[in-house]
Amino acid sequence: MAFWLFKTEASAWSWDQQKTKGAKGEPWSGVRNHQAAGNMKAMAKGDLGFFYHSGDEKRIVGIVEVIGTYQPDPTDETGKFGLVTVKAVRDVPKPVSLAEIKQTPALAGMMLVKNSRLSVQPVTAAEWKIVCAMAGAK
DNA sequence: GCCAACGTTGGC
DNA sequence: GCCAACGTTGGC
Repeated sequence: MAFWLFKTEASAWSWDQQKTKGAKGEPWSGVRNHQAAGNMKAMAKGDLGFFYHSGDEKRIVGIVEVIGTYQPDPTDETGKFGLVTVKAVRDVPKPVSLAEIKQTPALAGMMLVKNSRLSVQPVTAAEWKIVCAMAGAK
């Protein structure tokens, strides 16, 4: 099983909206970056990801699960990009902010720190464990 | 509101 | 195929 991080502006697609979709989940459409698309291509059902709000909040607010693997994104006219479907698993008891992540030496290698612009990022098992501990999630 | 980082576009 | 110009993203 692999771990990921999904980044979104709360004004565009928020954690609250994601949660209202429940077990049905929601297609993660709109990605127009090959690196991000490549990451989604590598996802398998059952993979877990952090749900990160960029912009004002800049923090991890929830955990999602991949329930549908890579398929063409109907909102992409060029047909080049695809999407995966994710469902909300749960809130994290204590959201982890970007500032906290930056203050944690063991997380200095996270893509969130290295390349904040990448919208879908891989997370290592070690990073996942540390962030979950900080978030009060197991 | 500014600016750095990055990706994309288009002229050559 | 290179590279300058431009647009977008996102942190500060």
